[in-house]
Amino acid sequence: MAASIIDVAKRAKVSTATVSRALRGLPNVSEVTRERVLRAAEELSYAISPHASSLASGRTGTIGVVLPFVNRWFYSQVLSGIDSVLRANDLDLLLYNLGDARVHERFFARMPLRRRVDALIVLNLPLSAAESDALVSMEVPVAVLGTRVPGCWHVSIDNAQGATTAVRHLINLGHRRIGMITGALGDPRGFTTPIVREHAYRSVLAEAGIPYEPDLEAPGNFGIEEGASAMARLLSLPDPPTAVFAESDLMAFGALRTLTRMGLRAPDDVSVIGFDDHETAELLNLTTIAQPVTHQGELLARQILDALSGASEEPAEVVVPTRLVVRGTTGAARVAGPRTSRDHPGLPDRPEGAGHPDRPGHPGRAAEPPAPRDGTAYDRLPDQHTRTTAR
Amino acid sequence: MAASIIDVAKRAKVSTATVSRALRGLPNVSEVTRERVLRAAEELSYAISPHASSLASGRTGTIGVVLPFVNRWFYSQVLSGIDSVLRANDLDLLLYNLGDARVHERFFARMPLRRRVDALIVLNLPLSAAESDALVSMEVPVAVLGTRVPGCWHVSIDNAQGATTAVRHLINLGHRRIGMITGALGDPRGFTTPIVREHAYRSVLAEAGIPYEPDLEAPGNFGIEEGASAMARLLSLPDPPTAVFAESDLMAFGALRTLTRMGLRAPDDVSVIGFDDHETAELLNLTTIAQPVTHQGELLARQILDALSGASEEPAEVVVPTRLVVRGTTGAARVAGPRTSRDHPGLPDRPEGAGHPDRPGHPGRAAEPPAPRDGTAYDRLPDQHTRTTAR
DNA sequence: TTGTATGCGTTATCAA
DNA sequence: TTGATAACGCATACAA
Repeated sequence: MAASIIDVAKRAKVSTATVSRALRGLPNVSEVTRERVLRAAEELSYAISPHASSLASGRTGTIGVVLPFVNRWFYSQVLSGIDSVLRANDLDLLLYNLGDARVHERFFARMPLRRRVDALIVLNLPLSAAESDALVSMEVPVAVLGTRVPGCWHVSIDNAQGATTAVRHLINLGHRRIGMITGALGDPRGFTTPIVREHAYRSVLAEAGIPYEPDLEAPGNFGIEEGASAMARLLSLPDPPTAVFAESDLMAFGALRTLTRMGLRAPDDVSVIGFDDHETAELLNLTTIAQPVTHQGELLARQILDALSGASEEPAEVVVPTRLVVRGTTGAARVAGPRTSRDHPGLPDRPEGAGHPDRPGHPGRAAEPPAPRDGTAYDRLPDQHTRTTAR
Repeated sequence: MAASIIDVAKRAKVSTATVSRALRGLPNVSEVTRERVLRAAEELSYAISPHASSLASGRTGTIGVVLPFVNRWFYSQVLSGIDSVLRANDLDLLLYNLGDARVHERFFARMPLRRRVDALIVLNLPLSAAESDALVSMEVPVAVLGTRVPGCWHVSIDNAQGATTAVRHLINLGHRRIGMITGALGDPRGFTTPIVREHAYRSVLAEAGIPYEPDLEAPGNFGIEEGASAMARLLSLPDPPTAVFAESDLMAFGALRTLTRMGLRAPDDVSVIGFDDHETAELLNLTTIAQPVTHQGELLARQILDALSGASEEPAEVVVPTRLVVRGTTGAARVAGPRTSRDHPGLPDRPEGAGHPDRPGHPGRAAEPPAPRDGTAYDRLPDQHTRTTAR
């Protein structure tokens, strides 16, 4: 049997209360006593029982992370960011993968994390109103990535800006028939990201005087395979698009695969732009909208730390900027009648004229490979792009 | 304040003991009583306190997963496999990322998972002997991926076979100068995977009468960037290799990037074969040694379930097969004197003549893209490749 | 600065 | 089948 706090107390010839205080580094313990306790604990190789501790104190020292996938690049990256911050603060990470619909359902039916975690981090999960309420009713701080939930802390990118930049980039290259491979639009629950991006897509088209065509939107559900099918669908249209905006790199990868399989090439036949800047996007030379993924995880964890320490009363929300990364899969539209890319010179790729000009593109085949990107680029973006709004 | 078991007992007019039994579905409770208790719990929206429960029962209902990276494809994939079977058995997953050296050290100094988990799953972690001992001394079942640890359950691939197959594939294509981009060889601790693979590499070379050259081995540490540097180093040799075996797809990706940046192409200038069959390997047309990644996670979790249920007394070990997937980055060696690929016709790609012939390769540029692979292929491999050895 | 005593919410043992 | 009650191992208010 493992040694308990009583054994340590006996050996150090003090009370269990003193042992508890000494071991946790509380102030009101004399140095000699603390030393004695520490040594006794060491000699007995005493390990605290987290459960007894939690039961007595009410704190669990663990944070729940709820997400729809562990095995996708985006989520594992965010998870890594969360982990680094939590670990540095001696908090444990309880992982809850709700990918399976039945698991999702059961989770909200039984709330297994209730009383089990000090706080919750929820990643990009489509939640019904009732489900959001259930989370809030756990009475612990909740930080949500992607979706805005009343009463919860919040981190996200500016999806409207990112999507706008992507579509404008294509328009500036002279494209007029622009398809979009969307995420799960059909989901009636509150995962707003795809909706916001799709709305931006339509707005930019309208802004450029391009009529909207429902057929040019193909759902892809964020996966490689689904992206591939979506591209196949777009290419089978009577008048297929000359450029496609996929709202995730994974779907863009699938789209590129379809192109290859059909003997087509990007950007010669179809331009493709993704979203995320996945770790292999550079290898595939994919033009994309980059977002700071790990950083968002860190921010979420920091929000939780703030909430737990009582540093800030009200839940805050942070919006981090995206960035256009021009690589080799987008290029000038081929001749398509009298219009050229010069017809829309007035549209900047970014919504606002920020102080970080987009890097020059490599239309068509880039003569030289793109230079390696500086991983710290985000940090140097002007402040107005990282706005923190207390609510 | 949340309702406790006492509240439920009062409302159902029974003792707390009966509530406990009824809620856990134990047999010795009459149906009417159980109904009454269930309803009372429902009405109070009672949620059990996991900590109190653990404290009283000694079981925690959670499994610790210790790994060196969460954000790499391989580990997130394994994690996904673990999660699926754990979740199906109502076990929680406590994630411990020991990527940082300081975190690793602290972990073994303080053993924070002691008394906190019912079992442990350790993924591909370089462990010193003392560290392995520390894990075993936690007195809970431990399942280890990759490294064999006495007293622990064990899942791995046949690394010797996989590496042998890779190198033979290159030799069969006529290559004689074959480089290897290795993982962390310098690590003095017990992560044997890279060592086994490197040994296989040398053996196959010897077997083919090719002299060993230390310079042809470049360490890459399993990452894209390191793989890129390693390839650069190999190419800067006075007599660079015509083919390279990277022991992870990520390193192979980096190698391909270096080739592209230097204006070279695979397989025209250098053949490249990877290891893992990463999700984007197909997109990059990378020839590789596939291993069933998620499946290994599932196996680890099942071993833990077995151990916990007492189904099998002794720790078992499972070895799962690898599979050569020929794509477009490996091709016939260019003329190199009098030798041709026919000089070594007798070497099968696989060590043993199993019943699953390798698919035909596409030397040089494949005219048509490779057909999609069937994800279930592993299951159809002959049994002798999945051997379970009780120890 | 230290000790005493109580509570935390269950499970499990024993008796009824 | 059910109930009373003693662990489980620690934190903390209060007293000294």
